[in-house]
Amino acid sequence: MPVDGRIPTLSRGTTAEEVAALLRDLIMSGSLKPGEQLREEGLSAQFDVSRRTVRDALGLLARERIVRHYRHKGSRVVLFTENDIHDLYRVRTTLEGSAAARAGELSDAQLKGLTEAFEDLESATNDGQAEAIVSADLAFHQAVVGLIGSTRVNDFFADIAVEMRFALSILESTYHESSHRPAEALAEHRAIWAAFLDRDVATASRLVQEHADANERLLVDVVASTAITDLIP
Amino acid sequence: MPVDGRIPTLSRGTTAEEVAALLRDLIMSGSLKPGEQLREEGLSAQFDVSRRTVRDALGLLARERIVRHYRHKGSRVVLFTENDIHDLYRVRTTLEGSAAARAGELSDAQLKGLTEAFEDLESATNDGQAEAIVSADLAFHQAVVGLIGSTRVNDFFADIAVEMRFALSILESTYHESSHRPAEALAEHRAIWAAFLDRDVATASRLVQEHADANERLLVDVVASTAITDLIP
DNA sequence: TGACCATAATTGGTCACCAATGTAGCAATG
DNA sequence: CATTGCTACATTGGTGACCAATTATGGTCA
Repeated sequence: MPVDGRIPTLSRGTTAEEVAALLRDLIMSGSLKPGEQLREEGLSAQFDVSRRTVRDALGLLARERIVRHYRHKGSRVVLFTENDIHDLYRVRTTLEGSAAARAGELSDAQLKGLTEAFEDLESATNDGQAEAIVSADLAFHQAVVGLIGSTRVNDFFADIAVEMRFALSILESTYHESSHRPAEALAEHRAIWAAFLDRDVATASRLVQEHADANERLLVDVVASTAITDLIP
Repeated sequence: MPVDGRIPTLSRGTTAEEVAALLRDLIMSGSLKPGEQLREEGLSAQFDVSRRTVRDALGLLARERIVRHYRHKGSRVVLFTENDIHDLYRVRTTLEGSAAARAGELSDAQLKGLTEAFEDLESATNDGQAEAIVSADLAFHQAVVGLIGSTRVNDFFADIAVEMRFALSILESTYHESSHRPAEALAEHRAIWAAFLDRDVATASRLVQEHADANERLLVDVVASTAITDLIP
């Protein structure tokens, strides 16, 4: 009987989506650790929501690949493997590479979105809030992929971005403040942005590849040393 | 009370997945027409399955974008718009273009999968079964995208392929046998296959683009003349 | 006609229940 | 001693009945 906090007629989206959002935050913040089992009964009590609704929420997170579901064994927070990191970055280089290949044919209107994303990243970096920087970073990359101009690709990459953020949140919580060098990162992003503004296909292609490779190496090192394996047969 | 046809302990996957598969077939075969409403109650009775389970199945199809869900208004079979077709083919050219760009670095093992897919398409074309040809055609393109080597991209494109098949099934049922020219199509696929075998990046890139453009034009003509709009606010 | 209101239809969500499956512990057996 | 087999338990899969929320419908009245 959900009677408390939720404002009935003001809630956007279904309750399952709200519960999913709550769980997503708990996972991102590290309150729920990778590999941890998510029992429907407990969550149902914790969120004051039916077990059935919790299951729907877990289903939503499962398609985002944030949790993994095993039949009759329940759901757990995913454990990233080295392969996952490689795969995520392969997706990113694939899509950003395609965007770069189109750099020559982009309209000013399209590039405006990229410019806004870069400026957001710039001010976030100046403010120095770690989480805001990560958000703006991912938003910039979503803007790059957005240049492809496909809603399906955008939706796909939105899910990928969530996964990447999750991977990054593990990195943060494991090696505190170890990895991100906001200043260098901003410079790299500025160079990418400039290459797109110049409609310089070759430079844009090279830079997105290099930028992705550098970040991938950082993550792989951490994941390889922490997560053992994903095998829970 | 599901007591009938399903063999209890042998059933792969959940009941919701089975119901989703059934519905998918009904939609593909044209028994359920684009825009048609799917009432949970009726389907529940029809498949001898709980309404709740039907809802899960509809949720699955909704993520495949085969049905569309409107809050408190129910689910309907999607109506493709011209934009959808453009978007689907933009996804395809994007991913196949990326695969082509890698043509130079492909291993023999990777190309083996492509060769098998082409040979399947060849024999299906010789057999002349329309549906089998469409399947093999899509499988070939999935093999091309598979050369990128990302499971996430593969999963994404698998959904895209389902959408394309749905779009093609509408084409079939509208203009009977109008569009597909199996012989020409086979020749085009052979050329693409050969370009990958030769690791000829330029030719592969050009051919996948041309092949996609040609098919896109066919579909757009039909969709533009049938589907009015998707606006059911 | 057009605004308004009662009513029906449909989905959103909960609850209590049982079935199916997996897990852990413990005994019996070789 | 390791392995098998059994039993009890925990968790998920699925159902059906139910009520709430939202939308659609149809009629009344100005």
